Amino acid sequence: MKILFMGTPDFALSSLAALCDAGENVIGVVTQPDKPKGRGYEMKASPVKVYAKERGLAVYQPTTLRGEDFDSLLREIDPDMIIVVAYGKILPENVINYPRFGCINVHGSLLPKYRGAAPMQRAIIDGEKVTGITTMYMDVGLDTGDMIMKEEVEILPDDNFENIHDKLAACGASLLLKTVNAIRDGKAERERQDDTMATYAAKIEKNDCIIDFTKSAADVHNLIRGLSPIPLSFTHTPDGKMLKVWKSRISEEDSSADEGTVISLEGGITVKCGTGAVTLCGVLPEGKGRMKAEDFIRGRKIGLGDKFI
RNA sequence: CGCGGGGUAGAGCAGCUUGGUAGCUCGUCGGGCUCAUAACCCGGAGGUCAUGAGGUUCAAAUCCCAUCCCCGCAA
Repeated sequence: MKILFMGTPDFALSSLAALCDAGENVIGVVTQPDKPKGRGYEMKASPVKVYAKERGLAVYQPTTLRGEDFDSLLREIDPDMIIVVAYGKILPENVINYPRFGCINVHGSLLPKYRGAAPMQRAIIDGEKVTGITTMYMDVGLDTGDMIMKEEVEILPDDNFENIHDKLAACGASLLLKTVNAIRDGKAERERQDDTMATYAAKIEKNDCIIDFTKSAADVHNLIRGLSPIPLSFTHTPDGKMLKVWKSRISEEDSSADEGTVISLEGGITVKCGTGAVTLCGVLPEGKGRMKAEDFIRGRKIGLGDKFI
């Protein structure tokens, strides 16, 4: 069975590597074009491309999937199945309908919940205890296709985006292999999504990263861990500088101070929230690298009674 | 040439504008106090102030020049 793989970031890489290691016939890899990234705008290839090159796989980086070019490429390589994992582009109908065994997608949530671009982050931010992986047959909608397999992954109280991402990437890879096998054997199930239960996990915008200390300590902590280590949530110190936070915990302490006020500097920066308080344990000052909160305090950048804004 | 911050003791920082004995909060080592301690007191070690036999100067961490490295933002 000839498989065309489409994906871009690390999350997709896990699945691609699993397919290759399992000896599946990956005849090509489609990934996003190299883009100028990072400091100095240097061109950077996607993780999937780097791996595919090492592995000697054919790499395609079309700017668009619509139109003659990709259409003829599709006919030329003639895949029996297309597997899409975090590719970053919407597939047009003609592509979805091309392969005999369909277009399979690996999605980082238990559909129909958290359809969309940032399911893992949103699940953590919402304080979910469980998330998971769903494999599905793609259709023209956004993560609305018929589901094939699911597997749950627990979200522990202190898991952050990085942990969950890694767990789900591994889970996604193994579930993908099972799914592919089931399809090949003609044993794959096909379950419609209940649209009335659907929720949408929108892409994380900068506004989503602002810490709102009027919320409960749990909400603040969930936001911080859901966005750590990237892109990181942030607040502002009294001098107006941005302070990102990469690690926190819910504090036992409390106070009647205003929300956002520093009420303790023992073992971190403890900040009063709408309900309860949160201790910031790891921060990243503007223009600096990440550091422990204790070190930030030693540098005398924050004092008791200061208020984050 | 996208924008910006920075390289001073093991960590985080100050000092640089207005050149002239290298400082703060910790850590560390030794001693003391204490039933005891991450607390407190006393004492010590530890720095080529990124690099350049560079420039200016009587004198450079500080001003000028060049290079290397680290980081944040934005995409």
